[in-house]
Amino acid sequence: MEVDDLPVTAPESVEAFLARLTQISQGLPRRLRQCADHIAANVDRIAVSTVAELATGADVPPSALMRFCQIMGYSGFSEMQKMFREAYAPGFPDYATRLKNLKQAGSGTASALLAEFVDAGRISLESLVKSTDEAALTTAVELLAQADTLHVVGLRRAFPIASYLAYVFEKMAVPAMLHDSVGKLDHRHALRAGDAVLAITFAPYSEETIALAAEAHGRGLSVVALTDRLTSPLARSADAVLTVPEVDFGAFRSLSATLALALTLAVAVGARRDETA
Amino acid sequence: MEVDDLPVTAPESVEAFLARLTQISQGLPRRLRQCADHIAANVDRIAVSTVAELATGADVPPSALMRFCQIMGYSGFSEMQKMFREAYAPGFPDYATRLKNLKQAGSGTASALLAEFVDAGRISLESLVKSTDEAALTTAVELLAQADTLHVVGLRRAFPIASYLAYVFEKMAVPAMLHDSVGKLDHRHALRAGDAVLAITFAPYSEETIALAAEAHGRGLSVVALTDRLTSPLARSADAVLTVPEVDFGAFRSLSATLALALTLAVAVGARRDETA
DNA sequence: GGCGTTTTGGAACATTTATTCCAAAAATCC
DNA sequence: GGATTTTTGGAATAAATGTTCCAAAACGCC
Repeated sequence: MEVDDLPVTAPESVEAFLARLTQISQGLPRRLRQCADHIAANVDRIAVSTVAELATGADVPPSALMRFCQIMGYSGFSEMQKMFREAYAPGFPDYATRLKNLKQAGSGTASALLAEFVDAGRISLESLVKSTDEAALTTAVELLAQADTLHVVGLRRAFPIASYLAYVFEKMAVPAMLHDSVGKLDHRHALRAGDAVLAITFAPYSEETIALAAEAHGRGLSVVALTDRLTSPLARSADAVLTVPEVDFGAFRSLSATLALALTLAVAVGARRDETA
Repeated sequence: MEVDDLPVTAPESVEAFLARLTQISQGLPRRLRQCADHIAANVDRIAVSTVAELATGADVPPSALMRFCQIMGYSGFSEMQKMFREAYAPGFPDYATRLKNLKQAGSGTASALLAEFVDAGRISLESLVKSTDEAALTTAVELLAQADTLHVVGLRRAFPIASYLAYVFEKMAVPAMLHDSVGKLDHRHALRAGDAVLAITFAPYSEETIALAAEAHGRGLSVVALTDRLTSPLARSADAVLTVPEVDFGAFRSLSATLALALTLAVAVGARRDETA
C-alpha cells in the first residue's frame, strides 16, 4: 500500500480522524487492519499511551503502528498524539494570551474593553461548569444547611461576594452574619458552637479571613472555603473547599464564575434548610 | 526541605493526590509552591504533558518540578504521571454536554442549580454586548474621568457592585468614596463641587440611592446611573444612564452582566484618567 | 556580618520512546 | 512455479524526555 494514495492532509480533529479511519479501514492489509481496529476501540487512550503500548495492545510490532500513523496522514506517531492531546485541552488556561488581549484593548475604546470583560466572564463560567467538584459542593451545602448561624467572611476583592451572600441569605431568612472589618472590630467572639463559617479569599489571601477560618476550625465549627486554588491557605482549615477558576487580571477579575458558584451555594443551602425545617 | 519529612507513600488516586497537595502546600519554598499552584490548577493536564511543558507553565526549571514530584511521594515525574494516565478519563465533555448533565442531575440538587445560574449568567453577558448603549458608556467614562472624587452608591443587591467598584478604583488610585449606610449615617455632605456620583440601583429601587443622586444632580454634579431600565427613577437625575439586561433565575440575579459593565466602566475611567493626567 | 542550612538552576547523564530501514516473508500475477 | 510486488518484523538509530548532581545563590540564625 502506498502511503500517498490520496492527497493527504492530516486530520486536525477527532471527528476528522474518525472519518478518515472508517474511510480507509477496508482494503487494509492484516497488520494495519489490526492497528485500525485497536485504535478505533481505544481512541480515548491515544493521548496517554506510547507507541509500544498501543502496538502491544493491537498485537503488532511498533513499526506497524508507525506505518499506520503515516497512512492516516501524520508524519508519525508523535504528530498524531499531539492532535489528541490538544483536542482534550481545557478551554482557557491560556493566561498569557488573554492578558495580552486585555492590555491591548485597554488602550482602546470602552466598548472594546466591555467585549473583553464579557468574554472573560463567559470563559470563566464555562470553565466553572467543567471543573466543579460536585462532591465538594454537596458537602458544603450539607454543612451549611445543618449549622445554626452562618458567618460569611470575605474582604477586599472577595467582599462583594460576601456581601451578596449576606443579602441572599437574608432574603431567604437564613440567619447569617457578614464579617467585615469596619472599625477594625474583630467579630470572632460571635462564633458559637453549632455555627458554620463560609470564608472567601483569593490570592493575595487576606490574613483576617484565614485567621477567622482557622479559629473556627480550631473550635470545631464547620468551615466552607471559597477560593481560587486547592493550595490556598484556606484549604488548611476547611471541611469543604470550593475552587473557582476565574480568569484573573490582577485587580480586574470578572467575578462572574465566583458569583455564580456563591449564589448556587446560597440558594441550595436555603432550599435545604426549608426541606429539613 | 527534606523529601522524607513524613513516612511517605505515593498517592495512588487523584483524590489522595489532591489531599496530599493541600496538606503540604503551605510551608513550601517559593519555586515548589509555584509548582504546587500550577499543578493544582492543571490537574487534568498532567497525564498529557511533559515535564518541560509543566515546568514552563509553572515558570520554574524542570528540576524544580522533579523535586516537587518527589516531595509528593513519587520516585519521579514518570511515576506520578503514570498514576494520572491510568486514571485518565478522556477529558471532560465539552461545556454544552457537561451543562446538560448537570441540569439532569435533578432539580433541587446543587449541581442543577449551578447549571441554571451559569446559564443565566452567560445569557446576560451575551445580551449585554448586544444592548449596550455605546454613546452612554462613552459619556459616562468621560464624566467620571473628569471629576475629582467619585462617590459610589449602591445598596442591598447593588451593594456588591458598589463595593467592587470601590475596590477597583482604589487599586487604580482613583479617588473614590463608597457610600454605605452603616450606622444610618448620611454622607451627602461629602459631595463637593467637581465631584461625580455613580449610582447603582435595581427594582425595587432604594430610596437612599435615588435621594443621593437627586441631591447631587440638584447641586450640579455629574451623575452616572447604572440601573435596570431606562424608566428607572434614577434616570431623572442622571447625566448618563447605563442599563443592564440581567436575567433572573428564581428570585436571584446572577449579576454577571452588571459586574462586567461596572468593571468596564471602572477600568476605562482609570485608563482615561491616566492619559489626561 | 560570618556561618551553616536550605533552595535553586542548569548542565551532564540516563532512560525511554519514536522512527527508519532493509532483508525476509507473504501474497499476487503471469 | 517463478518473477514481481506488497507486507512484515526487528534491529539500528535518532530524538525526546526524564533524572541526577553539584556549584552557586539565597536564606536564616547567631
